Amino acid sequence: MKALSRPAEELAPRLIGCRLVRVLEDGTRLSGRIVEVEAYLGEHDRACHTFGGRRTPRTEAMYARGGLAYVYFTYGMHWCFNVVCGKVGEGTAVLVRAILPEEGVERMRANRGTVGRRERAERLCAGPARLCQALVIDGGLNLEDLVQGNRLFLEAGARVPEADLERGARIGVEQAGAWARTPLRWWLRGHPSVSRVPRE
DNA sequence: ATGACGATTTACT
DNA sequence: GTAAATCGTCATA
Repeated sequence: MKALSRPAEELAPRLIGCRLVRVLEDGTRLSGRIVEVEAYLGEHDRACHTFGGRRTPRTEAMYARGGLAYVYFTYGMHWCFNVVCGKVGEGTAVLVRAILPEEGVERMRANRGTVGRRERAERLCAGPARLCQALVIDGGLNLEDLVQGNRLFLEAGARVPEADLERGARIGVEQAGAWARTPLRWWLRGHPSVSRVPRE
């Protein structure tokens, strides 16, 4: 996996189809195919954590070099995982919103606390916080090197034809005015692991 | 020190 | 469809 330093708008659609791999302390391998992402463009993007050049302990990771992880905590209970991209200091990243689980499905169910409920595999990682819960991604993986690292990394996947992608507004950024409507979300058309599908 | 607010999820009416 | 959960982060003072 190289070329993670490209602009977020370019990287985001290319990440779809890539495999995200998490290796736990005990060696267990959890993985899945990325099916949904969102691009956050930096200081001019009102919906972005680095809007206005905001530099705080939390956002510092977004200014790092492409290919590192930006993991942040929100709503008092959820973690979200991003791939930092662009040039150093740009403050851009791609939020990974959903993956199709491949390896370690039972362990993911356990992590999600849905063993008894038998939550269907396709929905275990259908959402940015679900994905982090299932893969045990938390602040300890902030700034992890997604290319050289061995706890959390990306693997190239089969090319996904542009025609198989859909594009639309990002989720949960209603307060961002025009930026809320800018189509910076990409997902695999009709895929069962996508977090939400827009109404007709 | 304080208060408002989340790049969400879940349960419930 | 609506509401609650839950607390770190950040702006303000």
